[in-house]
Parts: sequence; C-alpha cells; structure tokens
Amino acid sequence: MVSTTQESSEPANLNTISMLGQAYSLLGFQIVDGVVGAGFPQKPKHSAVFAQIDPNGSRLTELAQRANITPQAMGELIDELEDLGYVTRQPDTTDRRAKLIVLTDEGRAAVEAGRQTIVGLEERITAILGAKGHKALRAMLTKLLAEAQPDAGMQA
Amino acid sequence: MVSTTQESSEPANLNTISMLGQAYSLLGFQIVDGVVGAGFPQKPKHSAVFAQIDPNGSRLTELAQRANITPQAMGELIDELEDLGYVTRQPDTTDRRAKLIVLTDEGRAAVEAGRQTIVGLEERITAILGAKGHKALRAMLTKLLAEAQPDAGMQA
DNA sequence: CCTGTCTTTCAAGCTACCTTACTAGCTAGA
DNA sequence: TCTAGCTAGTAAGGTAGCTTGAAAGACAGG
Repeated sequence: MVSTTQESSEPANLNTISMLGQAYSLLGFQIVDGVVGAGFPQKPKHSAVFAQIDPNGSRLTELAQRANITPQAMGELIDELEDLGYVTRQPDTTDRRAKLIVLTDEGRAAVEAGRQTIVGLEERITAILGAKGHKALRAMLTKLLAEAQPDAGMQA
Repeated sequence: MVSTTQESSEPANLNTISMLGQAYSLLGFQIVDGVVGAGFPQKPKHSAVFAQIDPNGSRLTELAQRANITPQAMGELIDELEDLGYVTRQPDTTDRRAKLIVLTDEGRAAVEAGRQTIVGLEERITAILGAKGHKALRAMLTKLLAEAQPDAGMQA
C-alpha cells in the first residue's frame, strides 16, 4: 500500500489516509503480539483463518474464498495450523471430496485469546478517546466504508 | 496483519481495528489507482520512495532507513523506478561511494499527481464526514497514534 | 598507510503467494 | 445408467518482495 511501517513513532502531520494506516498497523500488530504473548504462537496471516472459521468446521475452499486467497495458499496455512495443533482436517460426511477444517481445543483457546486481546485493545481505545469519542470514530469509519467506495463516483 | 482484503464491500459490524484497516485499504488503493489512472504506472510499494525522496536527491541507504527496509530491497525498488523513468542515479560529489537518487521531470510529475490524488481523496473524506467530522477524525487518530503505543503500559 | 567503517551491489535463500495440472468424487442430461 | 462436466483438495513449480551474507570501492582517523 502506501508504506505504513511499524516503527517510527513520530506521528508527523500526515494526511488522513496515512494516519489511518499507521493506526491500523499500530493496533493490528498488538493483536498478534497479545495472542502470541498469551502463549499461542502464530503468524499474522493465521488470524485470517481464525477470524473466518466456523465453530462447526469449514471447508478449505470456503475459507479461501472468505480470506480472498487461492485454495492452495489456504491449504498451506491450514498445514501450518495443523502442525501447531490448532486445527484438524476431518472428512465431511456429506461430501467425500471435502474435508472439514475444525478447531481443536487448543485452537478454540487461541481464538478466545484473540477475542480477549481485541476486547482489551478496544477498551484501551475507549480509555484514550472516551466512550463517546470511540463511538464517534466507529460511526465515521462505518460511514467512510459505506460511502468511499471507488465506484461511488469519484475521480482523481 | 489481520487480513483486511480489498474486496468484500460488506462493512459488517466488526471491531474498530478491522474497520481502521479496511478504511485504510479502501482509500490507500485509491491513491495508487489515482496516480496510475493519471498516466503514471507504478506499484504500491513505489510510493514509499516517492513519499520519502528529497527534492535535491537522497541516498539509497537514507531512503531504505526511512522506509524501514534493507538497502538491498530499496536498491531493487530504485532499479524499477529507474526503468520507469522516474528517478536517476547520480554520483554524489561529496562522497564517491554514494549515489544520489534524484527525481526526473517525469518523477516530479508523478509525485505531483500523487499529491493531487491525495488532496482529492481528503476532500472526498470531508464531503462524507463534513469538515468538522474530518477534523475530529484526524484529532482522534493523532491521539491514538500518540497514546496507543505498545510500550505505553498495556497488557492483554 | 593501514585499519575500520560506510555505500552500494551481487548472490543465495525464504515466505507467501500465484498458475497449471492432476485425482477423487459429485451431478445432471442423453 | 453412463458419461460429460463440474467441484474439493492436493501437488509441483514459478514469481515477487523481501531477507542475510559477502564483497568491492571509497572514506576517515590514528
């Protein structure tokens, strides 16, 4: 994208878009750090799986579609998560071609740790901006996401 | 990081951090699209150079440090930008080990196109959120960037 | 002038994707 | 019903974008 490296700590008076990127980068890394710090080693990209996986199990292609990557790439992610003991591949009884990717107990614990970390960070945002400020931020972001789509009539 | 793919358009009621990421992704791609659309082909990562380069020329190592990548990686970026005609390598008269990376006229035009695109997007944000809203958003992001650093006393 | 440090480049390797190609299993139409 | 075509997953190989390691040329201090 447009840089947004992790370090550098000087907020500098940048444009709004850079600031959004820096804020995301700053907080996003803290999610992974939090989960890893809680004793669940993983790579940042693994969160794409954890965020999408259904409690009852999901198919690989389904996860790939939701994460917007190819089934092959998702297959490798799943291989890694299987090695880490977070998921298993089980036969899908309704379709013998397919396998269900299901969370192990350890996997569920990792997801829960992620959820807790995010909750903690959200509370931190509230502490910094105030409850009203945080709510206003979310409202503005929602509005931006809805109305700043490239096809919604903008030209450079 | 934590996913944030470009497509998917459904805002869904996500956590604030995901929303920040999606907003950044949404707008960040529009910067590159705008510049490319203005007739200046480039890749997203090239903006890291354009954003950092000094009008009087910068050294490769200097650019690498600012972009937080290795000099080798920056060297490849510069190779590409040189092929595209946006920069040239000139000998640094004050240190014969070094070379100055300087913008060509085309490079300066590309930087200007980038600046214009960003200005346009900022205006669009203002149109969506209102001048007061946009200002409030920037203030909140500034506050977050200053106070949400990982070392500033937070634990998951 | 010799040693150590800097600037840049070459080489090799890694990661996270991709495309292409395949097998096994499902499904629908003649 | 059987066969043509689609889908789920896997395998092999390629590419982009970085990394570390090592080297050559250039500077600076003792």
